[in-house]
Amino acid sequence: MHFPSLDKDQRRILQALRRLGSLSRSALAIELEMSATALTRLSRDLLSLGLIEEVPDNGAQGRGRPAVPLRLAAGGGYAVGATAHRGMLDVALVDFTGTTIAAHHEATDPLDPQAFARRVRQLTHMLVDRHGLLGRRMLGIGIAVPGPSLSAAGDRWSVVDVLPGWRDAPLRDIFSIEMGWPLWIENDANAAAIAEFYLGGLIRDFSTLVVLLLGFGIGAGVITDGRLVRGQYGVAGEIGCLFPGHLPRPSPLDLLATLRADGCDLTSLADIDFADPAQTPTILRWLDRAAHQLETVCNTAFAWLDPGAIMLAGTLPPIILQGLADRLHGADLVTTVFQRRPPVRVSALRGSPITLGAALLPIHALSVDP
Amino acid sequence: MHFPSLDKDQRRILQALRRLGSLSRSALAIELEMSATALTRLSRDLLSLGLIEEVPDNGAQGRGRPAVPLRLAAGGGYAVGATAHRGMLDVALVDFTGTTIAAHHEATDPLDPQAFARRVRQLTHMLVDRHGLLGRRMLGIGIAVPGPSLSAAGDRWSVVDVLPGWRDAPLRDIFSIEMGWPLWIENDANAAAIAEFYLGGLIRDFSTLVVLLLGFGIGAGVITDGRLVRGQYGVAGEIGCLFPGHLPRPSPLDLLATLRADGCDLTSLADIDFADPAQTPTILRWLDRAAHQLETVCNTAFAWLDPGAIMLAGTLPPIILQGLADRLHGADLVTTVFQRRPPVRVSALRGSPITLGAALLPIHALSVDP
DNA sequence: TTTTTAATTATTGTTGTGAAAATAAATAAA
DNA sequence: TTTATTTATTTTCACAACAATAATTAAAAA
Repeated sequence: MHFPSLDKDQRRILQALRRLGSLSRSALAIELEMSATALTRLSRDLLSLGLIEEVPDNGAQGRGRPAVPLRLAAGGGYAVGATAHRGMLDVALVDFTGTTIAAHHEATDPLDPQAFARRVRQLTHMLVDRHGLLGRRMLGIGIAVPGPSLSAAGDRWSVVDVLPGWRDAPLRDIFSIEMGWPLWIENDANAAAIAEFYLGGLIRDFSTLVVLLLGFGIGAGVITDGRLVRGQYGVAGEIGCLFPGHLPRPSPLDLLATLRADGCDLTSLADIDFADPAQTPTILRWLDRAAHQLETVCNTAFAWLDPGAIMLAGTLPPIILQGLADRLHGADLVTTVFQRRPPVRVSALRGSPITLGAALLPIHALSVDP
Repeated sequence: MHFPSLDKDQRRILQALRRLGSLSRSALAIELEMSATALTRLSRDLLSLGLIEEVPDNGAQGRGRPAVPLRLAAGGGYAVGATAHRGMLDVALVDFTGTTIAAHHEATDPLDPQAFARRVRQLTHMLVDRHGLLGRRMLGIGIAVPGPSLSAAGDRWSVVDVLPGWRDAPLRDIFSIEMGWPLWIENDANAAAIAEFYLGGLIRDFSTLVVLLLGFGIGAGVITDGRLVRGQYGVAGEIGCLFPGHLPRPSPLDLLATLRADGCDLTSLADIDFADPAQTPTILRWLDRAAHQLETVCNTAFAWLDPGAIMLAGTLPPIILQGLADRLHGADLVTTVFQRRPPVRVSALRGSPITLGAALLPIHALSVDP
């Protein structure tokens, strides 16, 4: 059932293409310091697996036989990502290049893990059918859960308790039984980090990055040297605990609560609107306070991890995330001692980075050695 | 000149022996999920390289042919570590198991990198001669420098400016010219982390750890999944910047300054004596303040990295480090939410963890894939 | 002696490798 | 238009590394 595991050199080719877009065989051979012979053979295998393809028409390039660039093949397979929130369910399909094939969002009653898995399977079949993927290779499914794992192995998760029947449940077993596909379970912030790394273009410039996810609470995903950092017990990046318990944390729910306290009558996060004159002053005040709180988080991230970038992601409207980033740019972050602008940016992904990252987990696993 | 690079499976055997002490071939085959055939061949190669050896006499174990445990061979080679401080020079030799063969400490005038390298070469030759290592395999030299690297490649280092002519100098080139051996340059806190990992026994239980080095300033070394974390630009773990510039940092020099301000007439760190009644009250006060400052550091380390342990190391007397650890145990650290005692411990290494860690760098490089 | 467990050796087949030669497809020059 | 040149890619080939299986040897206890 599992995809035939790839050679180290084959992984290197795939990662080079993911990083650099498209390269000819000879350019790849130079880039990866391999012989042209080896590259021909490896690329032939990857071609016959359908994971890469030749770029059809490319103009003249000078003397000599023209190089045929290779690139990742969208037809190399598809992967599924799913996320459970309270009252919502997200499923996304991506192809082997990481491009979104389909995204589905629906409101549901709270689901226990079994019911969630069944619904995800249904939706997957529906989306596979609708997009004509039936003959294609299914690379696996990634599921992002809010909350840290209870073990380094990732069998059980300390899911936030808005999801009934999830906390401490043997999620791996439950999901495996319900869906026969290769399965990855990951923390939502880690999934978001994977999405930013591969889809946000960070893989081109950086090998180390931090994603701050302002979601239900506030969490972080960390990638160093192209690998997810999970920590000894799987709780690396659980930065919520850095905020004193008696003070509000700078999360979307906190903004909602702040707006309500100021008399705005909002029912959900979707009602937050920076352009609404009734909300603007409160939001501006909240931005100042939240940015100040995030300053410490960013500073400790820079000090401990030295990330190439810190990405802000989450369910807030982009303009509000940008407001946070702008304020952090103006703040006195420790990275400025190295004459670099604090590399704090806002996620530019279309679609939920959590669900997209979940869908990328099978692809990530194909590309990184264990 | 370079040691023939080892196979991935050979590295796995070495790491298993480093972690578990000694194991028979069949136990290793089970542990590493390899065939007995493969293990015979690989262990034969490692035996003939002299990197492992059979444990000579071990009592009866039951029916059947008795298993012959294998262990790392002290004779597998030796490695050199060196550190430069202001006015001091440390050199250590370790064998392939990591055991210290020799340690040398001397006071010197401030040395520029060339002079340092020359002196280290002299001392190495002297120690090699004195300990009869001439025929043995020289695995390489590791040099620990105070201060972060200026590049991920580690060619230039932003060495603290008490060392004349070091900052921004092309250290790799200078050292390579002066000493023809395989060379590793590393930040001092990272070197200390390597020493604690391999010699402090942490490798047995943990794959992720943090070492807080209270030295000239305060720095940290981070290991996740058995690899050093260097960050995008090589400055991961530079936690000095987490302390506001106008307040003292909890470093040995700060303790010295505090004692002097209280009227104790000390000339150097060596004069600090907890048992001295004139110093005790000041030291106790300093411990309370320093532990309080370190609380934040530990909390952010737990949140970002989830280390299995935080080790305190540095030039302070062990009793003072233990005082810090005791206070941190009592503090409200974020790790307690997981019902674990905060795993903050004091380094138990004999000898400078920095210099020992430097000497272990060539051995570490042999064991971890690039 | 038989049994048991550990370790090794043959044997065989697979796989990956680089070097060199061959081939392909274009441009530059005659 | 033809030929030479250049660059990219592929093929051929001889060979080393390696794994799996089965058979063999080793050293002890029963």
